[in-house]
Amino acid sequence: MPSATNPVIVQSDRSVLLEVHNPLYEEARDTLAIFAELEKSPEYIHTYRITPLSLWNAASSGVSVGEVLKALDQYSKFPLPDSVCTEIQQLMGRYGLVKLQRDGDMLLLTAADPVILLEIVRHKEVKLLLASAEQARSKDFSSPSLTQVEINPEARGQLKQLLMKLAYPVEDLAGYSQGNPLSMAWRGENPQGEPFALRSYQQQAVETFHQQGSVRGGSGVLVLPCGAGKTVIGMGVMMELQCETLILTTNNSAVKQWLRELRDKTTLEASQMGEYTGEKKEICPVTVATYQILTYRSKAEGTFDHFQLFNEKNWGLIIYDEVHLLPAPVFRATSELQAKRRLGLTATLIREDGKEDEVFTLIGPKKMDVPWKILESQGWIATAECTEWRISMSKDRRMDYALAEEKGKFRLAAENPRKLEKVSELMECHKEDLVLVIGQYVRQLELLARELKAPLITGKTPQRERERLYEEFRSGSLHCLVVSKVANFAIDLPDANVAIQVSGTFGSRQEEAQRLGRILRPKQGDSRAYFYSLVSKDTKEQEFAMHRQLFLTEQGYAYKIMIEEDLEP
DNA sequence: GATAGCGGAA
DNA sequence: CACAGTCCGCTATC
Repeated sequence: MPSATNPVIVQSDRSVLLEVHNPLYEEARDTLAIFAELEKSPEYIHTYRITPLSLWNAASSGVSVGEVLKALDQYSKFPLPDSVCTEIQQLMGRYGLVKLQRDGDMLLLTAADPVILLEIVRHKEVKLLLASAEQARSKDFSSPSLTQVEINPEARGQLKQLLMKLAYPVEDLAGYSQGNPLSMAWRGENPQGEPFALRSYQQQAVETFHQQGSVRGGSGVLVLPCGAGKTVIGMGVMMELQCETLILTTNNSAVKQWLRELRDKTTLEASQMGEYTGEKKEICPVTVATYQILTYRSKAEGTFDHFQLFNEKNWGLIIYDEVHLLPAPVFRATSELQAKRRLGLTATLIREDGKEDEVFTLIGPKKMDVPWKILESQGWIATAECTEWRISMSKDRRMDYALAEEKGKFRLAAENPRKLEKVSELMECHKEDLVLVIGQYVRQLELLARELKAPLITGKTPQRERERLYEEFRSGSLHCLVVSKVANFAIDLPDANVAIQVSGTFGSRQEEAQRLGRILRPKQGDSRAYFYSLVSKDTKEQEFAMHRQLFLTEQGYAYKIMIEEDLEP
């Protein structure tokens, strides 16, 4: 029931305001995260927005309209605006109004309400996707009782995309091809020879993906924090399906990592697993490839030479690792592969290019979203303390900043030399810890590394050198590493428990989450991690920093804001 | 036959 | 917004 002491205000434009300093804040935040997206998170009032996609995501993971309305009502100060209730009902009600089903070889688009089907089928672009042109011209389309039409099976993905645009998110129940069978099992892991055991949430993820037999389950996206063991979940799904599998990842070290894990944890033999990369072009019952090789175009022809990998074998499952990074050309391939089971894995289903709805459509609906704080409370990831330090700039720099062109301002603020003093200070506080200093501009990092007398790793650092430094860091003989954006990709970067971010990509929530993830693997004893973000006070960088933090704020991480005293007022 | 180094791409 | 990193495939080198 609405009450003045509640923390939430729901406005008629579908924005939702949440009071941070309210005793019910945390409860309300965790509830809102299920069906709304955090837009702004300044000190006192956070702004969420209820969007069609956020509602459909909730609907597809089984949340009902009633539950959403009840939650809003429960935390709201005032009675909900009627218009918002109506809109939520309307929008969520649209999920699954149309379904894709199979009848023998036929792919059918069905709707309980003939009027809806009529509206859809009359659409110019939809007409092109119908099974036959003849059908498209047929008078049946004005029939008041039409509840199904036959669709060209090839167009399954395209149709889903189109229907999403028309705000009819379709529920795809057309099922999947089984793929070639491949038998595999977990390998005995411990000395007692007991089989490898999934953690409870991992087991739950596998089951959720697989839910309700073969029709409803079988494709979708699982969202899990960094360090939650996504490869293990992928393997868990493979165990369920027992079929030939294609795994797509972002880079070569991830390819190696998958193969290593498969070797260690499953009974698959070496000859059954292979990599398809720039180095080797193996095609095996389980093949691990990079996205880049798929998007490679020959210079002369401009053709995608490696797309045929999708058809090389009768894959029963395709795993998209870090699915939020799925490149646009692979979208197209994926839209043609709707008959294959697809598993997307990611820590943040956020793309700064706004194409997350395409991931949602073409890979599958979000099946599960494990909140970071839940894993923290279960001890799978470390407790982190996040601090944003706002650093002033020198008088001269402030002058430069004021005079700089709009696009140069960000860099000027980011490279504020005064950040160095703060980094040194923080290092003093963390003498016993393993510290990563992470930044985006190599010049700035070179300067920092020199002053801190710490080694620097950038993209130019040879692989050998990197491994040597990683090893020293791991053994503890080295306690500070300065790293550039390599930290965003390198999965072999050792764990630390302190990260100091001195600059980052404009407003990337993804990157912020990744960087926090670097320090969340629990250590022995006191499992605390510290994340510091250094930004120049009263600059564009400060605004971007706020945007970067949104995803983690949504996950319940509270940034403590510290403001450095002005040295020259 | 392996591998290091380079340019272009997304 | 642009910077940085990565990958692929090619060529040179032993």
